[in-house]
Amino acid sequence: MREFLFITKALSDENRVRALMALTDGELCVCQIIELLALAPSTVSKHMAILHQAGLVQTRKDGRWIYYRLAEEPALPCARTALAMTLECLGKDPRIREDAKRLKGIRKMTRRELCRHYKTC
Amino acid sequence: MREFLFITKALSDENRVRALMALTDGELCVCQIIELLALAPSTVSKHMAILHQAGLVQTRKDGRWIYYRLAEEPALPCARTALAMTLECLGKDPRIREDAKRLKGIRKMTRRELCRHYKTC
DNA sequence: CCGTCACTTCGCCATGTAACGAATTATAGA
DNA sequence: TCTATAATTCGTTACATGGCGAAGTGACGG
Repeated sequence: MREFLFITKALSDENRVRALMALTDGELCVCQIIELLALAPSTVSKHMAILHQAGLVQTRKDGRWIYYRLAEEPALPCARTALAMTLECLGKDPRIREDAKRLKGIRKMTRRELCRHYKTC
Repeated sequence: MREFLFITKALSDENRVRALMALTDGELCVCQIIELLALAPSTVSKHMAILHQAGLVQTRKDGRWIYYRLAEEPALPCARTALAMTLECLGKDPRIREDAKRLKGIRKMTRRELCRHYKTC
């Protein structure tokens, strides 16, 4: 029950769902997600921590950068089902499609460009 | 997205999830759910309205009594998936099992006994 | 080392939500 | 018609959550 509620709570915020869906095309570093969602770094960090706690995403550290990706072989069987449901329900969502489009541009930006960008805006 | 968030928000509260799972063995009237959850009628009513708005449950009116049941052939395709996920994740949950046990007794009580009971407690 | 930088944690504020009791609605029965 | 009752709606209160900026952490580059 506890794990189930972690997952449903994690999925009950639009920005977290957008961040999660953004990972379907591959891992992203925090600064890319910040750029996508246009939120403060601290806010995005908190959202990602909640997704991580729910077992929906995993992290990889590369120097100063932290990359998030969808949890493959999730620890909780429930997390796998929840991910599948989210994909199924939101694959065609206009907002998610728009994010996917913008992400193509964001992925082309260098990490340095990104981080400089969100600090000046 | 809107519909997806209605569903995940509806499933992100323990009492709502318990109420939903209680319906897997068949419809229940509000007073039976009140007895199960041991919450005020107004609170339970609100919870059931949220589940209804999410498309997870349907209602049937019989005189003064209103019965809730799981949504069969849910309007939203997403609701079907969410119900399946909930069933799968929580079928063996101790709390849900305990509720199912108590429900057997509650189903045997007459509606009059129930309503008298929750008003005096 | 020392500064810079990517990210997280902390502290705060505004808003949202779950809980209750009281008032309201609608139906059955006297 | 009038009362009792099953459920909902309304109003209020306490707590949870999302947002931000400031401070802290850890890693690279001078």
